[in-house]
Amino acid sequence: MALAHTILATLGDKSYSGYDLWKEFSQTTKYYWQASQQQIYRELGKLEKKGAIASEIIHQEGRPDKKLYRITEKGTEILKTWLLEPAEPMAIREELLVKVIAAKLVPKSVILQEIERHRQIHTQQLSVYKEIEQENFPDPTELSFEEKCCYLTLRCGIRCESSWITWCNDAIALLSEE
Amino acid sequence: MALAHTILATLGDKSYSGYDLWKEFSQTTKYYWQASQQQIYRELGKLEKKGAIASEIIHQEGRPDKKLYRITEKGTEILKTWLLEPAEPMAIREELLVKVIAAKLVPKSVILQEIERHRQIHTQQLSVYKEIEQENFPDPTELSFEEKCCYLTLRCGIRCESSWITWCNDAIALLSEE
DNA sequence: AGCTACATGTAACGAGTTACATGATTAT
DNA sequence: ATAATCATGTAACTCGTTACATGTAGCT
Repeated sequence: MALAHTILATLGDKSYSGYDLWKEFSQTTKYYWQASQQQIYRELGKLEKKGAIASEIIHQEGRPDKKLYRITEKGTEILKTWLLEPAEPMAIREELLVKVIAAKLVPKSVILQEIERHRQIHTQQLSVYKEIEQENFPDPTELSFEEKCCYLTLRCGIRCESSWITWCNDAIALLSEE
Repeated sequence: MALAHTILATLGDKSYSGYDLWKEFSQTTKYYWQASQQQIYRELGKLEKKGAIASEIIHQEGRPDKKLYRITEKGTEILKTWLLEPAEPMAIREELLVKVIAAKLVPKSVILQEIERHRQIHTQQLSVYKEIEQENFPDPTELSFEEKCCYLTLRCGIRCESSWITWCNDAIALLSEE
């Protein structure tokens, strides 16, 4: 149910169209909650139906009309109630590890190259995050409470990528032996 | 599609009933691929229908009959083909971070307590993993290729939990300031 | 008498993915 | 010309969760 809550949290700051939300999710929100354009549109429909958000059609010149969504009081209440409930750590489902478990069926080089590919992907992502960190959060102690919260989600992304890079390095070293 | 492949990989070593597979998933496989009993039974049905696995009914005394599944040649081919395809890193969807983003709506103590709860959960899980590591993998360099692969999934679990604990500590420190 | 383990499923629903569908404007 | 961006959706399908359904054996 957390996609609905992620959208409500995002709409707490300002109004978004479905398209704007999707861009926001593609850039920033994906560090902690990935969603496709189709999922976002569907969820917006459901949220509007139950009165958690309201929309207004904005006519634009030279561009298609857009539906601007804002959170309602009811939506804010739904979000607050959810915040008070405990959340469990999310389920882990990592394809690369399934491949590692089945690795003996293919030549060793296949799995080593796949791990190397992942190492590169995570290294690339880490450098993107570190750039964002330097640009937007040069001094974490100077941040407001809200900014600190935002910074923490980025820090989680950084930790996660760093952890993967270390694992890939260890894995390549261990499997390359002998 | 990776649940099917995880089941095929597990059946590569020996035969399992649906119930046995579920126990295996609950104990070991959950480090890298979480699945419920219902999902496993459904997937077994699908895999048998397409000929990737075959079953045999075992009559037992004093216990219900069970269906023992084994992987077929076709199933092994499906698994090999999948191993040769590249896999992308999995999507991140972490409720705790959504709560952090929306934290300003509730008293600060709510989010601090929630992070503390997660810190405890991850600390507990880490100690379970470390015990398994000491018991089953005291000397990683002495392991066979297959055992190394198995060990690497455990290492990933250990890294992941450690990384979360560090993040929780940092988050509590940063949000407690002032 | 009640709980846990063994053993297999069906049904309904919610969430995530992929493909299809439309159409204008702006940049190369 | 054609690709990218803006903008919103429907439809079909697969995957994940929750509830329901049934029944035996062994332990406390």
